[in-house]
Amino acid sequence: MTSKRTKLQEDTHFRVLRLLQKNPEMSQRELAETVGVSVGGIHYVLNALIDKGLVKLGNFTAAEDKRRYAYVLTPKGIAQKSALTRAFLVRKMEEYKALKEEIEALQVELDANASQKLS
Amino acid sequence: MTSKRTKLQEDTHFRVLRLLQKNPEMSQRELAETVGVSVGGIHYVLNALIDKGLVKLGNFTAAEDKRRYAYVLTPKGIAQKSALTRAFLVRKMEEYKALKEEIEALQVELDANASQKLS
DNA sequence: TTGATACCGCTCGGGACTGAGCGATGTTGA
DNA sequence: TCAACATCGCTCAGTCCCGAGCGGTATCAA
Repeated sequence: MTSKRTKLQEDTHFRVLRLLQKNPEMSQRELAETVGVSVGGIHYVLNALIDKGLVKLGNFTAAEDKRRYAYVLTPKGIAQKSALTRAFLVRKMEEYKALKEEIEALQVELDANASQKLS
Repeated sequence: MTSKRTKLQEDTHFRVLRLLQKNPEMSQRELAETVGVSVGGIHYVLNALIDKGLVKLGNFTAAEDKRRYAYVLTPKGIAQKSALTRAFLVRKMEEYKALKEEIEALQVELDANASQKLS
């Protein structure tokens, strides 16, 4: 089994890929906010994505904010994103189930504790 | 708002505290397996917990495995665990909701994509 | 008794990520 | 026009944690 760390990273990569496919003009700060990692972290994964050839920096045509980039998915990036989708969904559904069980166990425990204090 | 990192850490601390309260004789490997972090990671959080005075190393009375420790919650540890319970539950329920929404969005997207390919 | 095997706590190099903040560019109001 | 402020991509020291593996201890078959 691949490590927990690797999976978390895969999740983040997938989310960034998904977001950028919809809107390549998102800023690093917007991406960070949406996927739930730090700005530095987004920069870090963006670098990894560019390094792997999944994303490339696009230029704005004219009269644009010189500070900004567009982060455009390459064909390879699009393929990778599609390939990751199923695995991501399966994983999330497992997490969903585990989370549900943990919440229920905790609620039972809290109830038991409360009634114990009452008696 | 406290950082994502801090919260994850708080979750792990809570889970370890909870587990040890039920069974102080769990080994680091068992804890790691149950909580879902690495062995080195458990050692790391155990150190943090001991450092904060929430857990102390208990000795086995007699005729015990010399390799092992018991990780016993101090009164402070018990208090801390109780204090963390509510926040943990609330957080998990939020995560549950977010996860549900993300899964649904992804499923809709997959369906749309499938029917698009058929047409 | 002695090897093989399994599990113990613990260590450590290094990768992933944070959070504060830099210099540059864009925007706004006096 | 120009200071004040917002936001851009990017950097970096520091933290968290992984994963492989160490030496020691227990268990058991030969």
